[in-house]
Amino acid sequence: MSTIDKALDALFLLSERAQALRLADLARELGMPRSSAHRILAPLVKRGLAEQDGDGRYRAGFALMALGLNVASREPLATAAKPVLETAAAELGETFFLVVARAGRLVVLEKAEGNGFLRAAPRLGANVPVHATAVGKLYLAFAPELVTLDELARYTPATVRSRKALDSEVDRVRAQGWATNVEEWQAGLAVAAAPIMSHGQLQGAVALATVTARFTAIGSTTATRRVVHAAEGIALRIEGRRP
Amino acid sequence: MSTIDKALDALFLLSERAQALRLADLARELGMPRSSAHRILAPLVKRGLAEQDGDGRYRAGFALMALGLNVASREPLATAAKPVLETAAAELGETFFLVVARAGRLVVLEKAEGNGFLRAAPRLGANVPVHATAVGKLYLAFAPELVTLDELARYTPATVRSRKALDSEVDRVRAQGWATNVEEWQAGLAVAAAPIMSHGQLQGAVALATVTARFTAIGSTTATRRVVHAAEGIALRIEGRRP
DNA sequence: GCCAGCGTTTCAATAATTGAAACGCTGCTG
DNA sequence: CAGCAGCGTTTCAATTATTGAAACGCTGGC
Repeated sequence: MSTIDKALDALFLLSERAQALRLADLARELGMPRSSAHRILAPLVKRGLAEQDGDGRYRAGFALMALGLNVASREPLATAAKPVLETAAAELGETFFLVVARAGRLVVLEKAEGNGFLRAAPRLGANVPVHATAVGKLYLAFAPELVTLDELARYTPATVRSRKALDSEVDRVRAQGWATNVEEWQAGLAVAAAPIMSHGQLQGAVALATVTARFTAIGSTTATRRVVHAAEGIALRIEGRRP
Repeated sequence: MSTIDKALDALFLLSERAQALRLADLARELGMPRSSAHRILAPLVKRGLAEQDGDGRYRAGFALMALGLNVASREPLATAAKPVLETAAAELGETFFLVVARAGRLVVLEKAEGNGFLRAAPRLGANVPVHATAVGKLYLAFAPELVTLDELARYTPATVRSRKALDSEVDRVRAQGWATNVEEWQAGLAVAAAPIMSHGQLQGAVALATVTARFTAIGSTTATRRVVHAAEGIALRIEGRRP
């Protein structure tokens, strides 16, 4: 295990914890002496990735925010999608979000939340599973080489169980041009998703996520039509065919 | 120089560059052999802080976005300020932003941009100098122990030149309860800022930034009144005295 | 078909990491 | 108020990971 790994362990630990961590606790959690933890933190503090409060406790630093925003800002797909997602979210009052594959994994790149008291609120940058989500099925259908499909973890009773069942579902998705996911990943959560196709390639997917009860009320037809429309709108924008 | 420093050099370099970097170029810029760069990047890639595209080129990874958002989300001041800044920005059509001191430096924590074709667009997480900004003067006036004042870099002809001149300016700021900065940092940029005071402590500052010409048109009185009002509104919110 | 350049791997020489111990300090306690 | 426990920090010989030239397999251009 390299020194860098240890430093990143510390960085992620600090980022996960809401409140500041004492050096001794941090060292204990990382399984290293305080002196090592201290030396590892020094370069992180120097660059603002970690900070010390008045009592000497450590927390994640602001430079992380700047780094993260750099990543976000250079994603043309996210900037193209944002207004489209916001329009759709305002129209239906439900959460719309953009997911893309990066390094074989699906990550949430942009979102526009709905206005319900109970609503889907994905975290930007978070990963979602492949085999148990509408977006995952779209990737399996249109660009399987961009995602890695690991073992089929069972999240809910509705989660697809066998490779065979998944394959036939993916075939259906490919044929119809959109995908849904009703409580296959999380109980109570229903999602409809549509592919963003451009230059003959799958660039990402737009998803509408809501409570199953409201999803039923909206109707599968309306929901899928809305995500397909949004996905096509984004595809037009990234091709520059809309100002 | 520690290994961690080198890894962070690589990370910041990747974050700064818009497009993907080749390993050889990255190694050249960091002044190390390709093999070292490669080994340093491995743990970064493993955790998603860096990514490789299909051609093997490296770029900043999505995990950075997640880390950065963690930092942002645990800042109660930013969430409290956001709606206030947005209201103010919508009212005047100018950019309002929130700045706080962290580890002796001033960082932009939240913002709401105006709608002008030419408008201030600070980057979240970016640093601003102490001696040449309205916010810096507020900190020098109300909480000098929270900022480190290094040598007085000369940014424009209007930048304050001597410690003595700065001191008297700071005295005036302390007496009037707000600060301005007309082209002392950047040519064409004028700012008015007000302190967010809570629990007898300076928690941060609200700033209105615009082009000098429009700042003059708005009028110093209107501008300062608006930032003072916004700052007081935020102070009320963080004290829970407004729902 | 060749060459140049890429990302990656290897391995002995080297330089940084390690962690127990000690330091100065703070806050609690008998 | 003295004693103590725990904190963040610093130190330094023993250890271990880092280093970088060289070579590998590969791709794309000439």
